[in-house]
Amino acid sequence: MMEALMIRKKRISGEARKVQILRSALPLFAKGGLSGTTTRELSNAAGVSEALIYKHFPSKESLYEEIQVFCLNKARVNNDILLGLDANTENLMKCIYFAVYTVLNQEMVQEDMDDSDFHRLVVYSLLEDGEFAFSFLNKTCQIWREKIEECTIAARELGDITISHKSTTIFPWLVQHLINCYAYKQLSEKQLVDYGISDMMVLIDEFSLFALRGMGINEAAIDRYFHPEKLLEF
Amino acid sequence: MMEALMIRKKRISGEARKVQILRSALPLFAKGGLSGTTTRELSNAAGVSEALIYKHFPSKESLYEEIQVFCLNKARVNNDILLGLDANTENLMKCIYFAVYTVLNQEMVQEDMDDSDFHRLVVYSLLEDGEFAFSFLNKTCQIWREKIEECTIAARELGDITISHKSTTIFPWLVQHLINCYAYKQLSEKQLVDYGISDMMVLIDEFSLFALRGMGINEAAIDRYFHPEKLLEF
DNA sequence: ATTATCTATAGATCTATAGATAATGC
DNA sequence: ATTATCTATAGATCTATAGATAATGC
Repeated sequence: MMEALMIRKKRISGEARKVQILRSALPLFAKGGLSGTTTRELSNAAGVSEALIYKHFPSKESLYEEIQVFCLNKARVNNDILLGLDANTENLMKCIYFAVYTVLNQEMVQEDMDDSDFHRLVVYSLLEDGEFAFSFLNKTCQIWREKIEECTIAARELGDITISHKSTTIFPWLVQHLINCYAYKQLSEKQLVDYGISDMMVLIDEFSLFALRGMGINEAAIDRYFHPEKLLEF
Repeated sequence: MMEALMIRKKRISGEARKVQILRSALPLFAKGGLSGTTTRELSNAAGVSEALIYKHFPSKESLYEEIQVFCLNKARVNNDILLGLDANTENLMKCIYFAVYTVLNQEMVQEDMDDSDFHRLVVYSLLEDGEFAFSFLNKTCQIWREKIEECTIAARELGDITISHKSTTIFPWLVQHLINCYAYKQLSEKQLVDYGISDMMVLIDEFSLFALRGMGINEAAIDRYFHPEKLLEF
């Protein structure tokens, strides 16, 4: 009955507490943005006093900014896998299919962190100065984009793309637009889009095929290489 | 010298004042969202006291909501033009080219209103409950989407699309994703994307061609109908 | 002794309202 | 008389800090 009074504050090291505050603040800022999150909410979520937060961060805004840095460091990147891929048509399909699959399937990139929190922070950044969005998109996608461009050029040399292109740089961006916009439209509770396709694997295929055809890949090449079950093997 | 003291308050009718408050509040909410905009900022922008705002709106939030309704009513829709189009391949291209052109070219849809304010309010809505985003996207795009679907089916019957589709509903959404994501990435000052194409008309062509090819339009049909200078004639 | 943590609170700001005042229209 | 508008302010909340207290590690 008197237990509540007997609970003593749990002390952990400064560094551990700082990380814990960052972790618990992340979903709050992801939900409400900088102005939509109060220091009281932050302290409640962390289970500490508001004062303690200010021992670790000079201001609410600096905590917000440190969370962005934290996210940049946490964002898992599959650059190693990508860099090992030869430039050819099948690997172009792998790059695109994998990206579509990862985002549409809402695969938890981090054990402990909802992927949509990353997206929400990026979208808030788009409404602010865009610096975090820029860093995040480059960190997570630049190698991917370069590989797609490389593979696109290779695909043309292989005869799998016969149309002319004004620029190959544009394609990875267009594919990213497709995928990102899917993610952004999933951020609210409201179901905004009805694609008319209920099977997620079919939807992933359709996104991927749209992207590949958009880039000018021949139907012959699609028949030859577009085998979803193989495209996730790396 | 004493002029400031002699300035008397300008009275206008209640309804006119209400609309003026809505108009002046819109860019503020577009910039900062609900929580990032204060009643003081709203009253300063409108040139009235904070109290007057509360004569017209019971709360800051209700003003925010009325702005969303205001935007729904203001959003110009080209449904009349669209409804008059026959279902065929060339009109499919017109629908897509026009949508790409309008957004990428940042054409002022409203004389007095920056288009990006609409986009910002939609994006804020995506981070909230999505209700406004849903209403806005449906109001401005539903007829367009239906026409694209209609034209896609016609294009297949005309032999301009030969590949098989799991669903035609998905395509207008994918095209919209492309276009919207372009707009969203333009919201901040930061230049987030470099498409490698400096000429805006070329960029519009490339977006459109990507979309058309993604839908499975044959190269023959593209050669036949994709003439940008004609695609904007309605 | 040092470090982590809290309580208490200052000072600013924010939302909203009460009540006064002045312009308008009959 | 009615309507539009303002000034002044209440009351809540928010950010941030000062200073006290308790746990830890030497």
